[in-house]
Amino acid sequence: MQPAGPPADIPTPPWRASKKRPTARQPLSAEAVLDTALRIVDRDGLDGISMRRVAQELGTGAASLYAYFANKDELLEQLLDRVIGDIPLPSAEAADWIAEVKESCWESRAVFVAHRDLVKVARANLPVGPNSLRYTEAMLAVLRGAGIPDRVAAWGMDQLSLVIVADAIEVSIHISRGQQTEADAAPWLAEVSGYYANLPQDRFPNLVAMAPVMIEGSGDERFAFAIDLMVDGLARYVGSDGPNSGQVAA
Amino acid sequence: MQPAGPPADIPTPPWRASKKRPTARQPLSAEAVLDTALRIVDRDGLDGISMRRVAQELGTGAASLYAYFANKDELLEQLLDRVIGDIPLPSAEAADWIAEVKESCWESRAVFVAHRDLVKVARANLPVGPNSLRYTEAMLAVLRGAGIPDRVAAWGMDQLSLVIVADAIEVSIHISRGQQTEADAAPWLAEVSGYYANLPQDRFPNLVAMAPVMIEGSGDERFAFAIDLMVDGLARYVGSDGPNSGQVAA
DNA sequence: ACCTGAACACCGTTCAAGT
DNA sequence: ACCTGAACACCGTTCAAGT
Repeated sequence: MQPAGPPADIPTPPWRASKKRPTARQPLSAEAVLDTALRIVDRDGLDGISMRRVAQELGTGAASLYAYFANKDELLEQLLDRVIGDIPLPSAEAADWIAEVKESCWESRAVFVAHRDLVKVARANLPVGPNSLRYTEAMLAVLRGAGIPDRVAAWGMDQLSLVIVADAIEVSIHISRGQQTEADAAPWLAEVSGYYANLPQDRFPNLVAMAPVMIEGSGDERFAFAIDLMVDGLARYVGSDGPNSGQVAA
Repeated sequence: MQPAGPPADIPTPPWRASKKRPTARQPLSAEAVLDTALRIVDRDGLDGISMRRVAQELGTGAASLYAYFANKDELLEQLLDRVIGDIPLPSAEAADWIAEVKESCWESRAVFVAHRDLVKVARANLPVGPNSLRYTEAMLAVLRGAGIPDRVAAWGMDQLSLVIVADAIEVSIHISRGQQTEADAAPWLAEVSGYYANLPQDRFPNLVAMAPVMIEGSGDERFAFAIDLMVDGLARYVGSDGPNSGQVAA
């Protein structure tokens, strides 16, 4: 009697293989859903992700996802927190706390940029996800350890993440515009600069004069400028007793 | 013989009036489309706007809008520029340029917040719309007039608008969450603070200790902190020769 | 008890067919 | 030449009906 299926050494016929999903069917779980969602975001960006598409790649229907996530927003929020888990934690033991904070800003930006425009879902300022909490704790340890007043530490962290997220979004927009490298972006920037240069001189004297400067500087240089501005500003609060009481040295 | 329509002093029957659109049908134009779109955004927010809905309120089909706008994104971009036209231009003749710049930041925020979450569509940093150009020109005049180097002026404006937009988005999120006033937001904030306070003390010593501070400060206080940090930071570049060459006084 | 197919109420955009 | 109804290819979310 023949066995029901073909022996193991005979290749599965292609029309049979094509019906199988590439990965063995794992039982559905929040973890598995996030894995799949992240794969889609990395491949197609935020516009490419939908509840239906995630479900399809898991071999089920969109409705099944609602057992694990209240809605699409919650799924994306948890996905972002997962990615935040890839950011190395800054150390409060670092010799130079200013360098440590700046370094962490660069690392955060790198992690966000590595996942297309997922960072666009970053919204509210108060961290809630487990990885966001861990990161916040570590950064607060550095800032408080440096002698920055609590209120300045809290508000300053807020501003720092705001700048990082905004910058990462901008980079991700350039990337999805097909401008992976600085060189790719050059033609578009030159066009904008030319547009400024040809504005009516009498009504736009400053824009005309600054046409070349407006597009100057790589993304990295601009990010460095912003981070330095912020962190150096925060450093001036060391040992003071807060943002509104003790006047910061002028 | 009776005239075809009723005399002017007899009210139009309700079933006839109800068939009329509330406003007289104006021929379609980019202007008219933007008027309608802004009305919808102000009423229902960004989630409430769609090409179909805008068209419907204009008494036509969605396809007709594509004669004036390449797509929805372009429509929203022009809509934002229109709103930016409501921001008063800062004056380069002001006695205290620092106060003038800060004042303009507050005015910008107010205009954005007045239109729900429309500000969410603000993206790229280089201004292109006519009103964005006018505003940029005026702000550059102030910064250059104050003696800030061109490159710092360009990058600084960038950062300033980034902070304003991010803050306005946050305020708009609070508002759409039904927290119009600071008092409305209080219960939610207290909940988050309580969550921080109950985190495991050994792994989150700083968050636990700072639980009350994390939610401290009104939106206005936090915005003031951010703007002061930025503008005061920029002021330190007055008379220097740029961000990366002449070292800023420490 | 858990899962899901099918339905509901929408989308942005295109284009053939009308005036 | 201009405009638009209808179609295309999607959405997020719900829920009745199945196992």
